[in-house]
Amino acid sequence: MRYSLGVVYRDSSGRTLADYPRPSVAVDTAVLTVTPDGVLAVVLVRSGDPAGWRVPGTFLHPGERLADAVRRSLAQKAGITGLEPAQLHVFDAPERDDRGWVLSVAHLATVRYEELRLDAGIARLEDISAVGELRYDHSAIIEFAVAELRARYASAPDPAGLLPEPFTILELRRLHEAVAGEWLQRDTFRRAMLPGLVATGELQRGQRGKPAELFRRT
Amino acid sequence: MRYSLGVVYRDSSGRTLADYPRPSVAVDTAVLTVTPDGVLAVVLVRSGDPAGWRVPGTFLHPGERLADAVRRSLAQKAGITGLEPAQLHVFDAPERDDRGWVLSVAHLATVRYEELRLDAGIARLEDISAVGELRYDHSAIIEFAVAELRARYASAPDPAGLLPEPFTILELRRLHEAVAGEWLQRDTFRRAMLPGLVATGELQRGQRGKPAELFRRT
DNA sequence: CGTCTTTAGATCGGTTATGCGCTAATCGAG
DNA sequence: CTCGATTAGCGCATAACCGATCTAAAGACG
Repeated sequence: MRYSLGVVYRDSSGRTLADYPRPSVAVDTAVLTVTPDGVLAVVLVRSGDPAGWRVPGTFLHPGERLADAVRRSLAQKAGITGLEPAQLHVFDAPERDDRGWVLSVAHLATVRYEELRLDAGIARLEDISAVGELRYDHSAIIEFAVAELRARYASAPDPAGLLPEPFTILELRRLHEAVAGEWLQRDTFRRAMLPGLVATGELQRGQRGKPAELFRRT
Repeated sequence: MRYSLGVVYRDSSGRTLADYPRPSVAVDTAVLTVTPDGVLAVVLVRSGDPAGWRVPGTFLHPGERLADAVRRSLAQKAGITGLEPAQLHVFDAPERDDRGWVLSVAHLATVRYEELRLDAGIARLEDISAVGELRYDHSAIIEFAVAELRARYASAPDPAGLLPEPFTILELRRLHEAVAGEWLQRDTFRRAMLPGLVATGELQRGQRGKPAELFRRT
């Protein structure tokens, strides 16, 4: 940190930045995953002060990057590490948080279901289509996150890496259907995804029907 | 404003929000327009302290919405009103601003060339492809803004309303070419835009060639 | 006043994309 | 072991799309 190393910055009124009121800045993250039964779900944590559920979040610490604040909050509250959160939107309504003037930078993070380590007492997984109204703007955050994830999954095979490699095109399609929340045409999907896949040459055995080829993402 | 009306919020350490350091929050806006000669251009204003050029911005005032801060800064520095700014990204590198810990929320705003009232001494219009390196993250802000505007113009006719209605499809295509920065196929463009247009039944006269029908956006 | 140039808008033929169906390949049950 | 169920992957017919061409309608010019 090298704030005010030499001259302190003063504006046209001769005041420094510290003379102006500043908002608290929080990060709130919709952590999305797809469950083994093919449901797009979001991580909710128990909200302290007014009892209820919310998406995990924290206040930004001095000198901290937003993405690092997201990682810190998720490591603490949901035992998740190694994420690459993406910014979605800044919620800025002055009255949105009754604790004071708080801006919230909404984020999206994705995690494999198998890597989730949720403490059942303080966190749970909720089906995206069953989330009720949450406090603050947390319902809106989830909507932003789902829209962003769906946009990413529309044209590329599993961009978030939710599926362990190698996988069959059927497994990939089941995942994309869970994300999209709707049935996807078999051939159209195959043709759209093939350019982004590399065949391993291996076949999946032990399933019913003709063995499917195994692929990796390019 | 109703901060700390009754009970002051305290966290698990018994501290209030005010006990934690908070960042300054700024808004910076890439104001884009298309000049009469068909060039996509951005508004730059003179930077005070370290002399140079930057995109207009300001610090967020207490209780103010981000969009209102954008409007305030643009009304002051470029005489522009009636905008609907869109959030792009939060720039959060702790060292990005040597005046202190400053987060910047980048915005995009669009304005008709005829409505611009730039004070030549402090503001100028710069061709998007001729913008050099700017201080802070302002080059990145412009890149975000151009990408966002191009995405919006890819599928809908003049979503930002840069063209006065009614207009011909040729005028619309010239505008879209300026935004996209590349030549657009005549028939493909016409077919892509027609669903978003309504014919007025009027024809444009006084030009060479077969008179073109005049359209409005739906 | 007639011809040339310019531009709009419709039409047409070829290409690409889409969805259905067929066949191959495997598992499981009788 | 055989037959039926299931699933992968390819082929084919159709539909949608795209770009070039053609015609119409106006101004420019001699």
